[in-house]
Amino acid sequence: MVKKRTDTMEDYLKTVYKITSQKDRASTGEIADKLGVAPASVTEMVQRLASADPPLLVYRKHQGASLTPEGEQIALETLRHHRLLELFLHEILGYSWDQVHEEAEILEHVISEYFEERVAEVLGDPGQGIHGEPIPSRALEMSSHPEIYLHDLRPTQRGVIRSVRDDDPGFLRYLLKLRVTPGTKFQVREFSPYDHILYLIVEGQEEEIALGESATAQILVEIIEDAD
Amino acid sequence: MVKKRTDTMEDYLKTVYKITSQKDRASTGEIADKLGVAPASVTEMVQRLASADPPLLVYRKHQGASLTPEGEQIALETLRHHRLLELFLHEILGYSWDQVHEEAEILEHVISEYFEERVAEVLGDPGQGIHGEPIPSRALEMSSHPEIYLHDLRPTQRGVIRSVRDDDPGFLRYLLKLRVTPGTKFQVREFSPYDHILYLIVEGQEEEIALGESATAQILVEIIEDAD
DNA sequence: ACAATAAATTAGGATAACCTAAAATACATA
DNA sequence: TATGTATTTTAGGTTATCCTAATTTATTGT
Repeated sequence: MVKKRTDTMEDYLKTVYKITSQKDRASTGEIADKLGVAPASVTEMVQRLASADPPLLVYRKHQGASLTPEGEQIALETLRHHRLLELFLHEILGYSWDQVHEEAEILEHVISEYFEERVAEVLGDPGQGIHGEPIPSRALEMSSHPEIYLHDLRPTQRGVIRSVRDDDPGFLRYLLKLRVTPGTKFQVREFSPYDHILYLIVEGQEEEIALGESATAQILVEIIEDAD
Repeated sequence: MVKKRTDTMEDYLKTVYKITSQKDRASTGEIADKLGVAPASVTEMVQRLASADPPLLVYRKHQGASLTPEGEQIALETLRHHRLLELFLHEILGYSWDQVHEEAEILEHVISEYFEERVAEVLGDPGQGIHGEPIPSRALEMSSHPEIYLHDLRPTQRGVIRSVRDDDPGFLRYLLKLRVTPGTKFQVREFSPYDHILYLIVEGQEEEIALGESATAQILVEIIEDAD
């Protein structure tokens, strides 16, 4: 009944949250991969979280894990911290786009409720993070977000970049150089089926942009339906 | 040779630093008191720190501990983080005087060098903390600070408040209400030897102030020599 | 359907930090 | 100086998190 929450537990819950926003359950191996620990460590932790009081996730052997409402609350709180912190590090302390993730990853577990509140206020209660992802509200409600990857668009489709993966500084620097950032509008000009490269015409840019599969699979977009 | 530094180690080093700025060595019991752990835990940790490579402190059984230059570096770095963070929480996030300590106590261990650098710049490289203590420079040099307690002054002596103890919110709120903050000039009007109360005339204030021993023993002052 | 492979779990250990209780040492004073 | 008290250390245990190696379970291709 002593609700002790460790940083590590929060990381596991956040990871399960992210995985299960794509599929039904998070497998041991997948969690282990994302967290960079051995599968055996995941089994152990997942069992602990499942038999916590209240249980933070549901787990059956060899079937993977998914969050309980209580586990989800914690995941969302951590995510809110993370995204507020990223924005804060950029806006107030002058961190660059690609630098914020690493620091936020640590701070998210240690800031107080009050810190969260102050930061949110200073930033004007933002609804989206620096990489375009929605920030859970104070009440931990998550606004909807497109689930379409740029990867899946085909020629003549138009769209807006909504968010990009935040944890790879090199990738982020690359996107910044190409000026492919949240809010950017584009049209797909060509798709090369052999190497899965997409050629984009970007609003406001002269030069066409080519993006490979490993990039387009990390970018979420919203499709703009043709009006004509 | 793997220089792994834990938060706990930093706390022990900081504590030894503070104790040895007053006396020669820090005893097991004193460290245990300040950190709120059992003496046995201190013995263990102190032994570990003394046999680290390089040793972070010097320790002989039953004799207490004192820092090596390497240990002092770490203590000063932590102290710099702490004091920069306190100021930052106040100036940028709007924390009050008495709220900053607790949050800084945790954050001091987890912020990066870069965070430290950014905060220092945003604050304009301050030399003193919010409670008046000197902030170690980037090169970890500590500027001198008076070591005279208000406690030791006697009638007609004049002085300036230099710094006050930072870790007791109630005490800090009390001082703020009395407007006894760093920089405040005063003269001792009377001393009551039975209860050790000091009566102060404070510059710019109508009402005289009475301070008991447990307060005056937590306030560092600089004496202003009489010019006449 | 069943063997080969892949994934997950159990078993057994390690480390950091803490604790309590018992033993050893230091100190203070009659 | 001798002894009682206070302090410190040692011994032995606990918890959280991680690991590797061995074992078990699941999946998949023929």
